[in-house]
Amino acid sequence: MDELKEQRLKKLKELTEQGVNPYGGRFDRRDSAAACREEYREEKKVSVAGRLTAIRGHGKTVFADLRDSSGKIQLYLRRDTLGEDNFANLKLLDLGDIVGVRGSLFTTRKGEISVMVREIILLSKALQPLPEKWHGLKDQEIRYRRRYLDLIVNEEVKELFRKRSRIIREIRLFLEERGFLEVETPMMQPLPGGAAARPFQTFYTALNTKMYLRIAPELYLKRLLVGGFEKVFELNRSFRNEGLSRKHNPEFTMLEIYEAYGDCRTMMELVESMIIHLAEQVCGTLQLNQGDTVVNLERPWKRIRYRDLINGYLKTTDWFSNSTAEMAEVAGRLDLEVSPAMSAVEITHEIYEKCVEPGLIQPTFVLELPAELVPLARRSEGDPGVVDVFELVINGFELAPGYSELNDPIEQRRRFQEQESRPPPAGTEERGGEKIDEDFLTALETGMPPAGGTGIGIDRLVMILTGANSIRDVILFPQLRPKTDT
RNA sequence: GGGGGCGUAGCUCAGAUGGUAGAGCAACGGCCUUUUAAGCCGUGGGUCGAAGGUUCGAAUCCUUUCGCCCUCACCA
Repeated sequence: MDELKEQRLKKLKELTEQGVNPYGGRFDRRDSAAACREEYREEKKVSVAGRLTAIRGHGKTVFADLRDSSGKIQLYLRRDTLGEDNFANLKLLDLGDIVGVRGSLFTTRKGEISVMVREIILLSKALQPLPEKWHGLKDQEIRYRRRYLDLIVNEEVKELFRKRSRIIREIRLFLEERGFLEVETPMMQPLPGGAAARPFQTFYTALNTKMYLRIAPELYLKRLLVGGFEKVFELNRSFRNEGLSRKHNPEFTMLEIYEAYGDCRTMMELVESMIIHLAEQVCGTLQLNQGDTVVNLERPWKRIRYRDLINGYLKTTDWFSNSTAEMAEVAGRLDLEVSPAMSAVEITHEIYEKCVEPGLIQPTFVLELPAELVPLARRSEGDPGVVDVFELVINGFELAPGYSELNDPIEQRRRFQEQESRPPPAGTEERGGEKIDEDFLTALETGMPPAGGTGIGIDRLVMILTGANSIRDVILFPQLRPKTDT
């Protein structure tokens, strides 16, 4: 049935009978594959370890490729240097086995730096075959479900995740250099807040209470502003119990930053310089390819009011003086689904999200959103109908909202109540995100300094910086439907 | 949840109008002492995602179902 595995098990048995442990322990490797090539010296003694990814037999000689995390090095194994028995045992090795070798470097006739192997030690016998060496692994499902195979075979995937790691490291460096403190706040919360999304629920037996996985860390970070930490950030997972898509994974990495005494503009400046810094450090360019378009991160990024975007798109100057019925009619003509229950703000936002936002390819800060949409932000001085916020849009999707944070506890309570009284959208009976967090309000009553805050979807940021077109390509183990059978 | 596409050997893929499943790589046996997608000779390998139906006959047509991809909805 499973013929390939049977054959490998047979080899494993044979090795065991010869006294070879097919799952060896420590192997002191002094050299990486890359080091063998970069620090090449004829006859240099090396010891390297890694996975066999190609074996080319030539009678009394064998060439093999050994791959470690630094790259690939060719092995050259000869019967006259290994001895007859050891050489014969090479037949018991398979593609995918992990071995350690000792030998010395030389260059072949074709100019390939190789290890003349004197000793080869099996460190781990692979019982599963590797995907095809030339075409690699393309099957999306296997690539996501068995990411290790994807990583073994597709070098560019490995490189992308290295890049992700560097991006996250650079974010920490960037913020720490500017005096921000990294903190960790609860992922399990009695009340999920800071956003409007359906939460995941769990139960904490010891306290006999329902808990939620956080949908955002916001309300806890603000408590820290109250506590006197003036510049904080948290870079970690949040969870939302919503649908999967190219842009959504139920657990995703979010960076939230708060700066006391700042506002939405200080945050805009911070976000702009940080993303540019990341692109320079990690991509080495500000021109980022996204499929067939190019995102140009060069300053200055566009800043435009929500109102002006809408008016501009609809080629009018006074969209907001329309009645709700008139708005609904225009939206209908744009092929948008509008229900009679929708308010003017909701209809307008529908137009924004479906028609305007997707067209914002170059970095754009959208300013002054309607207050109803953002319950945790401060109202604008001149216009109480809008809040002092930005929404950074790149490549047609929202990357980072930022606010001048609301620090008025009385106003905050009113906004929470307003939000609570709105009927939840159909099919979302269990939300929990709309219960009022009294403990948070008490914190605000204690006095929170004015502050600027922002949240950046790190997965989406990585998508832009790597040109990936699905969030699944930037998450090592993206959520898929669990599979019970194989 | 709606719409569309896909699912054939371990991997990458062929399989017009229905006629009883193929290639390359991988595997196995043999030859080969500087190859590198090594080469040459030979061999094995399939519940054609699953179940049901139409038919003399189904990978192919129909229905149901599972999974993945795209898209819409939900997701401030």
